Amino acid sequence: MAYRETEKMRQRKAQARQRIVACTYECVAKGGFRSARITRIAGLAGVATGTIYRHFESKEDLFAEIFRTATQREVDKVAEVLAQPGSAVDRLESALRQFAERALRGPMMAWALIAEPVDPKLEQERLTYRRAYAELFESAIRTGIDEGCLPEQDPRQSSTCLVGAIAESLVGPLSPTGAGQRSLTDINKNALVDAIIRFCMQGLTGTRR
Amino acid sequence: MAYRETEKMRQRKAQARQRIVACTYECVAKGGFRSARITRIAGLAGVATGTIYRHFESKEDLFAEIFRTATQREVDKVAEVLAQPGSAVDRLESALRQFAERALRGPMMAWALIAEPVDPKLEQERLTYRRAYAELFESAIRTGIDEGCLPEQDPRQSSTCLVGAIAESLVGPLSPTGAGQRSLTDINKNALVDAIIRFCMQGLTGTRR
DNA sequence: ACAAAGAATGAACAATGATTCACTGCTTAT
DNA sequence: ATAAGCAGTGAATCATTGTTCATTCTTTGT
Repeated sequence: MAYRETEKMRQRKAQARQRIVACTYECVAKGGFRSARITRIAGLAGVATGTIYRHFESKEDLFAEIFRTATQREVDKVAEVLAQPGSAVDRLESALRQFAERALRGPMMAWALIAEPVDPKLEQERLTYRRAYAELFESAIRTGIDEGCLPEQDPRQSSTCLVGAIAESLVGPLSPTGAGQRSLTDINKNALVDAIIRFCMQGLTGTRR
Repeated sequence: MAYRETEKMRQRKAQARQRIVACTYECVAKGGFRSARITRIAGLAGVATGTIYRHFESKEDLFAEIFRTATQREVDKVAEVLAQPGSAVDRLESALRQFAERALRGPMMAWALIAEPVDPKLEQERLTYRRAYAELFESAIRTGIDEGCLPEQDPRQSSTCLVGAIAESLVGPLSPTGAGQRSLTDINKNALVDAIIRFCMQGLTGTRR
């Protein structure tokens, strides 16, 4: 024998991989998946295009990983808020707010994750993650019903509606603004988030606020 | 002179165009936009691929026309229901029901229009039509507020939530089912539609039902 | 019948990027 | 120092479809 993978090499490879991931993330956060060409990513990461294929089966695979990582981060944030103490209604409201506010804070990435036209395989990931959000909400809704602070309803269905309502409401504001268009002011953002939440909470509680 | 376009020719051309449109529609209704290749469409319509380009600038243009036609049909149906006599609340409920039921009746086309991954230009059309639905709802909501049967709210925002909630709820059920998966029974469809409507109407009215 | 003007044809072409792979050059163990 | 084995390279290749356009076929008016 002559060459065997050593810890040092393993780390160096891991680093390269990490750099590729980070640069892809950066590309996507700046211009969406469309703008993240393999050549561009390779350039940013300081590796050859071929090297990317030593770390990922295909571009789809790389993108899927970025998509999962980025979305999981958001899902976790929502889960975190839902895990706080308090009534289910309050927790749901905070979670929705968290979702919307974070999206508006990183609009291009949020747009890429929520609404950018992507290839079918990524779209599949997107569906998976929309389900993930819905399931978080669903479980909180169940708790709310048990606690008696939410009326009887189909929690699965209600949670899906929440995800849809919030996503749809964000699509417009998140869409990459053409040159010259200015984005929302903080005041408008707050009004938007409040209106979304109002509708969603009414939908859940059947109670005016 | 020797040749001049005559009525007969004009009609023949119009017929060819119509045939192309119809075949594209058929393709999309059967397998989504993805499956509608120019060669396939030309084959079905009994013309050469080049002929399609005598009637349409580009594939995008052809698709855009199909998209608009198909969606406009749905928008009109919703508008029709909203134009019936009755309270705004009742009319909105009927309109939502109409939207969902029609989608479930032609699932593949509905999926193509609502959720299939498409090129950016078509996605643009999609946004336009989502706005069209939202505007119909918006105006009904305004009426409802004036009539006093809906509480004060941001009609624009509420209408967007309606569109999002209903679209999201349909994505799952409409998604092309892999081999072996059976689709919803009529009973399930009804339950689905009822649950969607319940959430939406509560969101609008803030009143339990 | 003939020529002019269009319409139709479909094989060849173009464009876009992802992916490959023969080669170069490090790392490692002896 | 040496050789085996792997990581890195990036120009060339591939693959997929939409689009073009030189050519052929039809229609029309004289």
